[in-house]
Amino acid sequence: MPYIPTGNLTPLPDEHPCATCPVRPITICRGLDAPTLAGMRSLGTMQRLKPEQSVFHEGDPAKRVFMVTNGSLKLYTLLADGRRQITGFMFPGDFLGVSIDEEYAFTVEALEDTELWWFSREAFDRFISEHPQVERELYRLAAHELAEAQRQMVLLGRKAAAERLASFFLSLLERNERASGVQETNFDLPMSRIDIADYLGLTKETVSRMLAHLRNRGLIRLQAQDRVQILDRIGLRSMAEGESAEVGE
Amino acid sequence: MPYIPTGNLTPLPDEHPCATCPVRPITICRGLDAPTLAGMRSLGTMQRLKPEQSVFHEGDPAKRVFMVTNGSLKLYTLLADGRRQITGFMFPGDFLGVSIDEEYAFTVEALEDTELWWFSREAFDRFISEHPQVERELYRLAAHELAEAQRQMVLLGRKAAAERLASFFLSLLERNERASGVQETNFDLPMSRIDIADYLGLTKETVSRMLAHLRNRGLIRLQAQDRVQILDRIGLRSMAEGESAEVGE
DNA sequence: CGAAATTTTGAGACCCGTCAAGCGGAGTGG
DNA sequence: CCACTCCGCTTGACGGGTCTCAAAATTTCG
Repeated sequence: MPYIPTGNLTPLPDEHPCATCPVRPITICRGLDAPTLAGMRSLGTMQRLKPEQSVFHEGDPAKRVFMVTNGSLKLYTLLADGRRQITGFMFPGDFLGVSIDEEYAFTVEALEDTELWWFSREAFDRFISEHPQVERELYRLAAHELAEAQRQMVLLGRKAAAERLASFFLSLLERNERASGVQETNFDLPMSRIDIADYLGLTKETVSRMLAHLRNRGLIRLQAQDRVQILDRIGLRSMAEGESAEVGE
Repeated sequence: MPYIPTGNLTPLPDEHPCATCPVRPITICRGLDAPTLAGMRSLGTMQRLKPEQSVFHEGDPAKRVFMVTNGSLKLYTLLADGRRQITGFMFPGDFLGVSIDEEYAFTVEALEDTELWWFSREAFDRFISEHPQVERELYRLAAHELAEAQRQMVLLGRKAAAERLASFFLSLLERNERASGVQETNFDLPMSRIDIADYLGLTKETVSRMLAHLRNRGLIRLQAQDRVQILDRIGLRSMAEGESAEVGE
């Protein structure tokens, strides 16, 4: 059997209806304003998740809309042979909607103890029609999501392994800073090495090696297995953008 | 200088303002209904482009909204050293908007003789407020774009070279079929091999080799340098999804 | 028809995937 | 408190798919 460049295969569920379903789900992150959030919450239902518990699976009918209030989740798609691509992570404040009734195109699964609110498509539509400005906000958020997706395409298509990990760390750091509003030097890694690998299009072994590489260059430090400290933000940035290729090994 | 896994470097423009601009542009494709299109067109200005002529560059202020009526274009982002990732192609009927005044996060360039309509952000906003249903349509279209971006992430992160090319061909074929409304077996390739490579995260040489591979397997035929005929759609599909790994060499 | 550009083909190198073993922290039981 | 197990992470050796470099073949276009 020929080489398939994508280790760490995920065990497939007994049956999963992937293939050519016309997909419409959309992830929307970071940005609904406080009154909007409060209004939505009053219509919703709170749900707590344990690690590895899933919110829905690829192929499920897309009937609900979600908002994360605590914890974190991963979104992923599986290929027929178990190869997995994580297309995004969700954190508190992130929003996951769908535009029309279709099927979810990915699975969403909690990384840790997580709290989210869901509401039905109908309740959501009703809310929208009572809050017309929300439609525009949704569009704005979707645009932001799309810009992020484009950055990820650049990462997956054109960056070397070390550059991918550096980019990933910077985006986690900056996300934390946007959330807290202050400069940070540390952040948590709620996801496993395999999750990081499946997000960056690598294997867990390569992630581990690149972690060592960044550490040896003095760019980062691991305060714990799942907590990163940035030692040289400038250096990490130039590695992320591929500019440190010149610097002597 | 160490290995950078991404050949065919693009000559960089003398200066280009990339880096950490907060981006918001959004591509929206395939779907505004006829009256909407007509209404938009009445407010817009037609523009003709020659091959390689660009509509705007990464970093330009995002003041306009575009709609393609003829021809095709590519959207791409450059890294500092000239590595390029094409994040999408645009065809007639496709729409390129931005949600708020920011900078474009990518460059858009014509592949062939192309005709498009543009209008100012203000005119677009005015149009939106006169056609409230458009906002929802935009959101729906954005969701569709995002789903496509997620599929591309799976392709870039987890598919082998032959699978990428097979997936690409199928998506071009299906796009043609959606546009024409009938089953097709042929389609044009308005983009160069380098463009295909930069879209699929490969090099032009690998694209060429995989082309030969698909041809040798009897899956496709090249009617011309830039026109593909599908000989075995089922086989191409299973190659795209990575299922033909089992089949004998 | 000839020059330039693009595409294809070939040979060799390399990053990263694969496979396997070793390490270390967390939880459990004695 | 320590031995033991489990499981995720790290490290090492090796091979392979794809990149790089180069040249031939083909197409484009004046």
